[in-house]
Amino acid sequence: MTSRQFSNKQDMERQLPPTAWAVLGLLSFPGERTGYELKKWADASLRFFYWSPAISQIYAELRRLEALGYATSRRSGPEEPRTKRRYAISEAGRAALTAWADSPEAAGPAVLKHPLVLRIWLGHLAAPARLRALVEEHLARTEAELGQVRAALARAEDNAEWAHPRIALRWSELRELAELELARAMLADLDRLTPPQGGDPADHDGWPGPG
Amino acid sequence: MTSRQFSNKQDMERQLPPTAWAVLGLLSFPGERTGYELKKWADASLRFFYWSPAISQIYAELRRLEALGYATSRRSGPEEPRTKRRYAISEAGRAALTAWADSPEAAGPAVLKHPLVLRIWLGHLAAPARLRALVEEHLARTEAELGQVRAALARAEDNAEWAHPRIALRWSELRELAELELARAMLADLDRLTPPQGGDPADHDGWPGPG
DNA sequence: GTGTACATGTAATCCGTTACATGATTCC
DNA sequence: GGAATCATGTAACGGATTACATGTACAC
Repeated sequence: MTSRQFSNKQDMERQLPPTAWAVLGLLSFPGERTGYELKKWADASLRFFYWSPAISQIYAELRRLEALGYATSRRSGPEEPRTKRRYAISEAGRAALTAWADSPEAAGPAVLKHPLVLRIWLGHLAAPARLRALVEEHLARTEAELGQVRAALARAEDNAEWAHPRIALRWSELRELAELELARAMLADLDRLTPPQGGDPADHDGWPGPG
Repeated sequence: MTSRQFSNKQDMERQLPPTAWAVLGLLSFPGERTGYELKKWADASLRFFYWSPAISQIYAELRRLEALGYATSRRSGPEEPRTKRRYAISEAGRAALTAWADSPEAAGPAVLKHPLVLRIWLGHLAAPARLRALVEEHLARTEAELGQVRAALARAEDNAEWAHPRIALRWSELRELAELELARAMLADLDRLTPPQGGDPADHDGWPGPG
């Protein structure tokens, strides 16, 4: 059982990856949850400021957390394989999570991997119209994400228990807004470099060529 | 040689990870470079909008690129182990990179992992003064990064060859500025939640307690 | 002659994903 | 009874890091 990837308890305790704390954090809010529910919640909210692990990893983290005594699980009904398993944080888990959350160590630097900007950075190899189209797609996606953040914010109940998650979501909302601004400014920079030919900016590839 | 992690050429060509394109992209600008130089360059500029791979990974990517025929290398002087090796992009490499950069596929969604916001999200477990201190540290780090972006921008020569990297850096500059705004807004949200006690906001931990 | 930056590389290990397998529950 | 969604899990693999090993060049 417990898959051989975690050799022993001492090794695990040394320092858990942020993902483990994030999953334990999900569990720290009231209620018992299944891995599946945790994944949906991460998709709907955690991912806007941190990241949403693959479902298989959530299950792996839950097993690790349980092996460490930081979480407990129980099956609803018969103890059979592949039946629903609900997890809850344990006292030890809450203590460990609190120690982590309240530790004086600075939060690490944010990691940003922005494939769009990577493509723009190599823009000398692409057609200007292509670059503009990529930015437009990014604008559309960002607007959709903004809608999702606002939906999450609307769902977050207005009581003290959820005050901090609301601040994180509010930060995410402002971030999506800033992302839109950034993309628009980049579009303007691109236009300044190679002014778009007359006509609908999306319906042609006309362009002098790279050589 | 070429370490067993890359089994054969077909496997590799299927689709290179973005990191490989980023390294090849570094090579696409004029000049021959060593892995070490690439790492410094990535630290000084790529990392602000994408990410800076570990030096050992840069060497691994360079070996893969060479195995694919996308890059060539030569040793300056004697062909001995651990002497300087300079890489250059090949014609095939430039063609492959161009095909990637100019492809109609949308750039993937940006990945953001923001440990600070993760800690704030779990703020119900920490002392308010702790959270404020975390945000202050983030502000200081962000200001330092802004300076580094501006330094990179100042170094980027003002000629057509570097126009797109300049746009990427300009985007990064605006992003750092937005990051400062976001952090300040979060600080205001935190203050609204638990108004800071009188006195210098940095010199006490006084706080009613979690229970 | 010592420390620092330059420079390359290997080994071990972990993080995380995709693909796959399996089965329960719900709704039409 | 069939489809969609809920739900859990394994296997294989690749991406990426850290720690370590090794050596050169140069400034003080």
